Amino acid sequence: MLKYALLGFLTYTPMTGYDLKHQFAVVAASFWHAEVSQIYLTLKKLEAERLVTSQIQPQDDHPDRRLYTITDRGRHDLRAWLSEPITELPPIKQPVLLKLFFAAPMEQAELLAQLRLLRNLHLQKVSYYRGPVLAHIRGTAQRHPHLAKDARLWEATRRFGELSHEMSLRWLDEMIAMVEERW
Amino acid sequence: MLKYALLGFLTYTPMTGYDLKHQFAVVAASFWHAEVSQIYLTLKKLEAERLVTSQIQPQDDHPDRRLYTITDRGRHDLRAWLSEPITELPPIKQPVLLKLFFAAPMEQAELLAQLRLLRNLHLQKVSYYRGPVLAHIRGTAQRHPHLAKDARLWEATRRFGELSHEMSLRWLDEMIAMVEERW
DNA sequence: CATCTCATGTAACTGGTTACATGATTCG
DNA sequence: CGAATCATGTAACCAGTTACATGAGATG
Repeated sequence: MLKYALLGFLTYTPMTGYDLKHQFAVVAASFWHAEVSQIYLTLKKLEAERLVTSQIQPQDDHPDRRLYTITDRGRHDLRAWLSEPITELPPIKQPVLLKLFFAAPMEQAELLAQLRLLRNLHLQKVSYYRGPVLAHIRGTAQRHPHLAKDARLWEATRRFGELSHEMSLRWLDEMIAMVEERW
Repeated sequence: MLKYALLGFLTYTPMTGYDLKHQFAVVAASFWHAEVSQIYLTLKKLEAERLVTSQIQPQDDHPDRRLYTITDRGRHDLRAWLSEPITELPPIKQPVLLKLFFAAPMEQAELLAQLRLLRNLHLQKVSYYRGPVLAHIRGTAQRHPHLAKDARLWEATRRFGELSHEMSLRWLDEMIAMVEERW
């Protein structure tokens, strides 16, 4: 799947692996995550599949950059993937829920401390999505008016992040209340 | 992590790999997923680590069963893991959002069809959590009163499933409205 | 008669993580 | 002067998936 994330970003403009890393850190964190090593490896595979091409750009004061450009085949591949509808939801893997499910042997105070810590993490995320992420999307949209449609889609993914952390917050409030009241 | 899910279930009662598979299909689907092959492989590793032991039970009319029992070391290991607080949220990987983020080249009708299909999937999940899952938890709790505390925790994970699919539903409604109105 | 359930497992592969390596430049 | 940034990569490892194999008994 990382494959399509990389192809997707390369439709905007040619980029290096390093640039793509930043895309993941800044814009894509709300829906995907990738380690740098994996990005470089996958770019190599994409080039072998002829979905991207690359040229080395020598630089004087910095290491050389390898700039990747999406090919027509790459665009076609991405487009085909977009057309495939998702017919079943991916299986859930939630470490938090796994822990909570088997938390019976824990002490009340210990569990409450963990739930409150978690609550804090989600709270931070909510303000992150409402603050810097929103600002970044609006800023980019204003600077590049031709990306107006894209910007609405970015906003859609941002909104998901906001809503989902809000939901976790509500859920944790319920859980904390439950554990406080009866354990 | 599958490790701890297996250890967790084995604290209730000794089970076979096959039994554990059912636990995942019925109870654990709201927070974890595992293929059978992976369950057998992991059980073997757990035995090598002495966190579980196994005995073969010969059966006349069915294949022999290998019954796994958690050891004290296993309980201890699980307990230690429960005590480790989660200090950062796991990175998100949402194929749906990945697609949506790059959906600009899609046609309105195509995208709307996919969003509506998705909406339906979430709707089904919501009624699944409100119906059979809830019934199963209440049933088990009534039949085994000593698991009352556990049952409250199971209900907590069920509630998360319900809330998170409801959230997705709300989000999709917003998205569908947005795409219908302006594309 | 076909399919499902019971029951356990191996082999090949894929996707991703962690750790490591290099080395100049810029910033506080 | 240390840390961060720029920039790319390899090697070892780990978790998990897919496909395959076996074979009897029960169910429709």
